[in-house]
Amino acid sequence: MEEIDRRILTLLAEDGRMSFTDLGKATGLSTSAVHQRVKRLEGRGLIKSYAAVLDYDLVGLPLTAFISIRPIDPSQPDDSPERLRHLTEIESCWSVAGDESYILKVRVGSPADLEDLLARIRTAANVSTRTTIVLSTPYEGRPVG
Amino acid sequence: MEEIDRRILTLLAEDGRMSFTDLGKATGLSTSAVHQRVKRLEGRGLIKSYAAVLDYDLVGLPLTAFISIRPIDPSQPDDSPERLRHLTEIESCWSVAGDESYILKVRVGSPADLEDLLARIRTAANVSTRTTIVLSTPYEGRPVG
DNA sequence: ATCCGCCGGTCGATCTCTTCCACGGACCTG
DNA sequence: CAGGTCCGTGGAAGAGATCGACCGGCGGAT
Repeated sequence: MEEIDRRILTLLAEDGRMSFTDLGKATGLSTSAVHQRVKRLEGRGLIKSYAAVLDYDLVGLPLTAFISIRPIDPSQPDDSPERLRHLTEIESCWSVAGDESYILKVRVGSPADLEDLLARIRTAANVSTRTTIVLSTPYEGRPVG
Repeated sequence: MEEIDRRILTLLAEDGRMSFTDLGKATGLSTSAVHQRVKRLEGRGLIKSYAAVLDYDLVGLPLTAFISIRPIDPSQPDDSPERLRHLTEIESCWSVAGDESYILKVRVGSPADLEDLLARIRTAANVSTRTTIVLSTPYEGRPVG
């Protein structure tokens, strides 16, 4: 039961476009049964969405970096995520334990773009930054679960 | 031209299951034209795959962490990514500039699981580790581009 | 200038897949 | 046992994917 749902999640995490027919063959269920299960998983929120996975080198954003930020004035309310949300170069924002308060993951086209982005981050959120450049990506976004 | 391809990529990054019909309406092209373009984008590798986006809290892996690793013996060949590939808790592995050589992003169910995973990472790759716990995720995996 | 070939588009036919509905069995409960 | 719920199956209707035939613009070669 639960076992089948987990298998469906694994299959869809690897191929988000797999048809219900194929999911049925892979799980031993009828197309309709799989359809119901997937809709239920979507409704419960276990499946948040479906996305195409892009090659950012080929798309023209070959430079990835992690930017750790910490507030310059710790007495200010910490709403950095909202202050930074409009910067589309920021792919992800995690609140973390440790010396810094957030880690951002960004994709840009060039070092110059990164320099520009850093300036915008600092002014928008009033933070200091520490940047770690990604040299290569052995693997990324593998399905866990 | 190129403009339309970029728009298609943006749309599919947000909704990887959007139908060719809808993509056509959104771009002003016929279904077939969009179909051809998407197949070409897949063939060229700009679209690497499609994936379901899961809610890892609900899936039973509520604990996310970043683990920075550095080799204990710098004279050894550095094949950490391969040595760690079999650990399915590791979602991503980036080679980075800086004090550490790689950053890993991992998903586990509990602090005990994390402790166990750290031990396996250290022995598998002969590295020392520095772990940063994720407290919350304001946003993640937003489409850039 | 004309012809030719290529690229990228539309249109239409066909086949698959999605989606919905009716139905049936297992199980629990009063 | 009757009634309800949960999950499953099967089938029908419609929507979407896929493929081939055809067309027009554009650049290069004759």
